[in-house]
Amino acid sequence: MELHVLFHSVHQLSRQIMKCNNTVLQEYGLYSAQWSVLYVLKQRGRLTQKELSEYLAVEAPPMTRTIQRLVKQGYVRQVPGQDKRVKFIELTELAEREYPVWEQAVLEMNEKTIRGFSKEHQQQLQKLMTEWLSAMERHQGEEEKK
Amino acid sequence: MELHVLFHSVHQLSRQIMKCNNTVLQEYGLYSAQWSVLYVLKQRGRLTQKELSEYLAVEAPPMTRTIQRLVKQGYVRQVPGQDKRVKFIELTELAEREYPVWEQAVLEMNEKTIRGFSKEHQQQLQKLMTEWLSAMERHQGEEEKK
DNA sequence: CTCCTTTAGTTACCTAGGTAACTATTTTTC
DNA sequence: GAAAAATAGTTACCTAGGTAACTAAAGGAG
Repeated sequence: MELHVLFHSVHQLSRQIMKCNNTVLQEYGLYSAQWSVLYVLKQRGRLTQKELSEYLAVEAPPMTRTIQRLVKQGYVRQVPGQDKRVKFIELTELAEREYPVWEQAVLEMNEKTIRGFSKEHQQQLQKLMTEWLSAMERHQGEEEKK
Repeated sequence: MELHVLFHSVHQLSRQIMKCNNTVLQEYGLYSAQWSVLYVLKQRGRLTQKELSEYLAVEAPPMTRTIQRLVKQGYVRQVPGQDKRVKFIELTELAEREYPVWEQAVLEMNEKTIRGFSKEHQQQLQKLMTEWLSAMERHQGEEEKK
């Protein structure tokens, strides 16, 4: 089993997916990282930046940048919390209004991205990746204990 | 089936793998993109930049940058071809000498990265990803025909 | 032979994500 | 209660990869 090949396939798949997403999102002046934030906020409602970056498994600095750009575009608001360190992030009315259009476009693109790859195989793939990811996490946890 | 989740898993896996690779490579002043070039050159021998970027499925500009850095570090040489547009890339003696050490370190890290994820599942995963990638490629080909 | 098109590589500029070092607020500890 | 440690977020700087626009060399069509 050539691990190089396996790693390369994962990497390439990741880039292809992001590329597809970006081509559809650019029509609306958005990029994939921004979309993922908007998507999470729509599902979960108002979250702190910490919660957002944990949920999306991204470090704090990139999250700060993505949010700042969304603020500049008027799609997101930073609300200071009682604890003056935290900032709650929420969608603006503008974003709520535009969201359905974005979602529609993204869903269509997702359809294209996955076309020719059966539902059954999608599920198998999902299961395998989840398993691998949790194995890695388990591992990192053990490393940190030392 | 939530495609968002599937895409997110691929993306996260890709980042985790690169992170692992970088932590081991940084001891030798290398980064994952550079390593992948060195690896291909070791396997295939002298290649043009075009061939390299096609093989690694990366656009020409990032490849130019990665190679320029490797040249600066003295690990790679650009040899002009008969066709004066092309540049052949080959490992230097220095790189050939260091290669086994790098390889050893990378192999150990790969071991760690995959630990807890069975050989059988690795194969299943590889098969599924290859299938998906080729479905995407098939698609893109059709799009371009239009 | 000349002009047009294609091709290999580079440059400039963009997003995505990472680490290290920092500020400003809690929380903990003594 | 004051000093120390932890936490949320930001800033600066790095790699990885993408597109668009460019240069220079090769090929083709007339």
